Formats: sequence, structure tokens, C-alpha cells
Amino acid sequence: MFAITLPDGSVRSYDKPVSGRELAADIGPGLARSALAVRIDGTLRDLATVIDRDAQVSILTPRDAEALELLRHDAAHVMAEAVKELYPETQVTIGPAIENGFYYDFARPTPFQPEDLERIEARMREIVDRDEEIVCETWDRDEAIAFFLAQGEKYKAEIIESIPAGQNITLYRQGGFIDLCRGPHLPSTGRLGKAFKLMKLAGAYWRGDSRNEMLQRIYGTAWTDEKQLKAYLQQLEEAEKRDHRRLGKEMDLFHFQEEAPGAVFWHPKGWTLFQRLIAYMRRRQHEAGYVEISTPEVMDRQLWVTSGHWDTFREHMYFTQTEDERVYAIKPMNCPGGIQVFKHGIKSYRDLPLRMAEFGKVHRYEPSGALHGLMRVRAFTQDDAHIFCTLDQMQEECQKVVGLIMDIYRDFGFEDVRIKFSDRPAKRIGSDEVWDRLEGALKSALEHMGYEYGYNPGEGAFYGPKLEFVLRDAIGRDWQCGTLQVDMNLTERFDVTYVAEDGQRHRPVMLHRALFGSLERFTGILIEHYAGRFPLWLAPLQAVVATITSDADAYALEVLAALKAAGLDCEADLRNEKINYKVREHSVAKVPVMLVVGRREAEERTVALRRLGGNTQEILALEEAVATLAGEAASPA
RNA sequence: GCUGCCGUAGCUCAGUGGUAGAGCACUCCCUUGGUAAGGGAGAGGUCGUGAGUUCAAUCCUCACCGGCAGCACCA
Repeated sequence: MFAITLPDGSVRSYDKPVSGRELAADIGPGLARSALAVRIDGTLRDLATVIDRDAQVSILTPRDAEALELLRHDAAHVMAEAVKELYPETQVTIGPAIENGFYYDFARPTPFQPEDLERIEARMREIVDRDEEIVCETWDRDEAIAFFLAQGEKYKAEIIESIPAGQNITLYRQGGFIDLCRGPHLPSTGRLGKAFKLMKLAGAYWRGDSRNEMLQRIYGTAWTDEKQLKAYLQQLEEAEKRDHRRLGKEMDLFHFQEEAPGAVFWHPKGWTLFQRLIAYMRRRQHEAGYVEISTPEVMDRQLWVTSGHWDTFREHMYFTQTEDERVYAIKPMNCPGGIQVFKHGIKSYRDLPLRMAEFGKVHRYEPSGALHGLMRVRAFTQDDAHIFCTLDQMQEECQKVVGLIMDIYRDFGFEDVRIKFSDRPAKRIGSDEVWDRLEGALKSALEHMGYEYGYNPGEGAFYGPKLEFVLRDAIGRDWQCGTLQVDMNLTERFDVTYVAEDGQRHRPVMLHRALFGSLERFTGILIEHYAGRFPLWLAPLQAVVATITSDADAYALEVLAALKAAGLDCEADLRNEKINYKVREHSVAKVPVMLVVGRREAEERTVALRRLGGNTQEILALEEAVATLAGEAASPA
């Protein structure tokens, strides 16, 4: 006798082993029909798993969140089965469930074409209709290797070879398809349903290593029902409308062109936005005790040899060709320049911490495939700063930086900022003792402040560990924005010192930090975050004065002048067009405020104020409207 | 950088082995109209670049440049 405890606390006793499927049937026929898998003492298992001892058991149905993951994993297997049926020469590799869907990596001599996706998807639907039973089999490792090698599946064999010898492994069989898999799976292919869609085709390196051959990856999405699938596809469409590359074009903010891949041509409106961000940051930094500097963009090679960039970063750097044959590099980072400013003259411990900010434009030769609108460019402006401090001050300075970043992000409405901690990379300078100390400082700063963080092993800068502050774009891609790095290596290399209370020279610690990170990237994130509808203080064109008839032209210009005098960026629209047309056009252009004036307003010295997104207007006295808007246009405290 | 796809008017896109088309935007004319597109006319492209095949290339082939998706990279 043994007892199975169900989630509602009820207990069922059995005197012989019972499978998940039988258990579900015992509980009720409805549950038997919808059962997909079982959770036994916290572990997810196939429905066919036999229970023969006391256990906590729950039956998984499509209503459970985890069911979706199983379903997506099954979708990957069904896709692999379809591919093997249609293209038998293809080798299968791996196919996991991922956020919103699944993928499977295939190896085959001729690449898939987009049209193939339709065929594969159609075959998948057939396999679902066949409702093939999905059966788990336990195999001896070596037999499994031999089996897959005999099938010509060398990737599968390679995966199994990396499993320790003597261990049994599980294979899942459905119809004529058999795959190495840890499971669990749904009971049959019919359970997958048809709420799936193959989305895109892409290359992916075998085992994620660019030295390996490239496989063909097919991505798909899968959901428990059609409604969810449709909602997801619709959400993707909506996200596309927020894409900063699209909005940048529509709103005339910036452009790119062939002659300067990965470098932005900022148009007047985009540049206004950019400058607003700089002005805001300048004020925040000033309040936080920073001074501002500016250092050369082009400096001699020797400086970069000293800094270590020549050895560790050269392939990402631009160089100049000049008559004097001296080798200059265009700066990829601001730190060496900042150090020169610190080193100029003798610094005392009384000067520390010294916080030197620089809106420095840097150039990095990024891999062509990495370029992505404003998010990943080859020339960008950092809101950089280097904080020179003593070892004792390091921790507090780190906390101040983290506090400042989070506070600033809040002003833009970013509440869920993810923080990642990256420790020492393989390619680095400096001793392990120093790295221990630096990594400790960053971690304890976060822990003191109670922030949760993720961990990126080996992803630090070559001179020190770092924190990354990650924001997500409209399409769901994550981008590192703010960063904080602690460094005792560059100060060593450049022999940076200060005179301490003991009259001796000591080595300061250097913090590298950027809050927006790259102004270009942050601007891109903001465009998507606000879907182009910027708050008044950021909007490049804050208001348009639109006339109803030309009788109001003179008054409209007066209104415009009053708004400009109050510091607002605005335009007058006196065109010979109907007010409907003007309202539509400026709404589409996402101008936050429209001040409509006709004969009535001109006589009464009022304006009809219409805000973006609303369809009502408010009649205000001119002075009142100007004062209100000027107040709203001030940047956040 | 790697794999695949793509590159036609300012923008979004259609199209053909015999030197190109739509909508929007633009210019001009009519219209002065109260809150999301009033009407008419006009102008605008060496079809990404270079080579090749062909009597003939925007269309076929190759290379290069650039873009998109993913992978790898992201100090």
C-alpha cells in the first residue's frame, strides 16, 4: 500500500503501481482527457510514468503554465519529425523550448529556403492529425551512440558521447522518429494542437561556438490555443510599430547611409532629443558632485599600448593615416584620456573622490552583423565618467553610482531594470588578488542596497569587473545601457598616484561608469519605450500653433512668439489646409500639444489646446496656456 | 564575421529579357474650411555598385557594398 497526495490535500491509496494516466482517469474522465503530464514530488514526468510509492502528485493540464513549455518542446520534436520525413538527408541536433516558442537546429548540405517552412508546417499539422503516441525508451549509452551513428546522425552521437559512460539515457519515439531527449513529453503528437507557426530561418553555430560549422535553425512559436497564437502575432505587429528604426524615419529623427555603416546622421529633431538628454544628465551629474572634461578623439598609438587596448582591443579600433606616418588611434573608450587629465598636476587625497564626467564620442569597429539601428553602432557618445577615489571610498562611490542610475531610470519610467554582474574574463590584465577585491566591491555594493542581480561569468572588461544595467526594447531584445566598472589595472599601467595624508604617493582606485551608457542606444530605447510619444520635456517639437483660417495668422504668430519666449520648441502651421488635415498630420507626427486658433480665439486672446492622444480641447487664456506648458516642459527634478 | 533573405521615386511597395508603375509625401492652382486625410494639375527614378551571359539586362550569373533576421561578438 502507498498513498498519493493530490494538490487539494486529498489522498488516494493504491496497492499496486499506477501510472499518471491511470491516476488521472481514477480522479475523473475530464481530467483524463486533458492530462498532459504529471508532477511527482516536484519533478515533471511523462503521463506514462508509473508511481509505486508515497508521493505528492499533481496532474498537469493545458491550464498550467508549465504545460506550455512541454507543448513547445513537443512542437520542436514534431518539427524535427516533419523535417526528417520531408528531407531525410537532414541530420537533427537539438531543439529546445524558448520564450514564446521553440527552435530546432538541423544540419544539411543545402540550406532551407523560406518556402520550405510552409511545407514543413503543413507536414507538422499532418503529424498532429496522426496523433502518434510519444513513448519514452531507456537505452544503454553505447548502444545509443552506435544506433545514431548507424543512422548517420553524427551530431546526436556526439551529444551522447559527452554523457558519462555507463549511464543510461532516454530516447523518445513518435511514429518513425526517435530522438535523444531528457523529456518529459506529452502523451501523443495530437496533444500539441495546431496553435503554432514557423517564424523564421537562421544560421546558428553547432554548440554555440563560431569555430564550429553552422547549422540551420528554424524558429517557431506555439501556444495552447489559436486565440493565444493570434494575440502573440498581433503583439509582434504592435512591437514592430514601435521599432525605433521605423519611428526614426517616420518622425524624421535620424538616418543611416552606406558611406558610414553604423554611424548616425542626426536630423534636427533627433539631435534636439539627444541634446535634451545631455542637458538633463549634465544637470544630474552636476548635482551629484561631478566635474566635466573633454579629451581628444585621436591620440597616439603609444597611449593605447600603455592602456592595453593595443593588445586586447585592436581589432575593434579605427586608425588614422597621416603624412607624418605617426600611428594614431580614434578612441574606442574615454578612460585613457580621462586618466591624462587626472595625472596632470599632483593630486592630493583632499581632491578625492574626484568625479570627472565626459560626453565622449567613441568609435568601435563592431562586427557588421551586430549593427542594429541606434542600439548597436560603430560611433557613439557615452555619458562617461571616471571616478578616482581611495580604496576606502570605493564601496560608497559604487553605491552612489548605482543609486544615481536607478534614480535616473525612474525619471524615464523604467521600473524593472535588470542588473547583471560580470566577473573576470579570460583575456585580462592584472593579478587575481586585485580582481578578487574589485569583484567583491561591486557585489557588496549591490547587496548593501538590496538589489537583485544576475551573473555573467567571464564577461567583465579586460581591466575590471562590471555591472550592467539592462533595458528591454520593443521587440523584446535586451540592451546593456548603464554600466559600472571598478579598475585598479589602468591606474597601475599609467602609474596614476595621489599624495595621501602620510605624504606618500598612493594608487587610487578608478571607477568607470556610464548611466545612459550610449546616448544613441538610450535614445533608441526611449523612442521604443514611449512609442515615439515623448513626454513634453523630451519632445523635439513640443507644440504646433495651427490656424483655422488665415484671418488668425497674425494672432497665431503672436502665440508662437509667446511660446518661444517661454522656452518651448514650437512651430506655426499657417498652411492653406483644413483644420482636420492639420490635426491629423500633427497627430501622426506625435506632436504632444496643438494650439488651435481661429477667429474666435484671436478676438478673445485664447487658444484651443489639444493634447496628443485625446480628442477634446480646452479653451485657455493665452498667458495661462503658455505658463502651463512651460511648467510641464521642465525636466524632472 | 557566419548562414539565409533583401536592395525599383523622399517613404511604403508593385512589375517585366525589348531602357518602368501605384499610393503617400512634394510643387502649383481652386478652395478660408472649427479638431485625424477637400478638389484638380504637375514634377520626380542611369531599378545599390562593378563585371559577365545575351542582338538586347532593372530582370539571368558572379563579385563587392549596404540592409534585415538569427548565430557569434558586445572591452
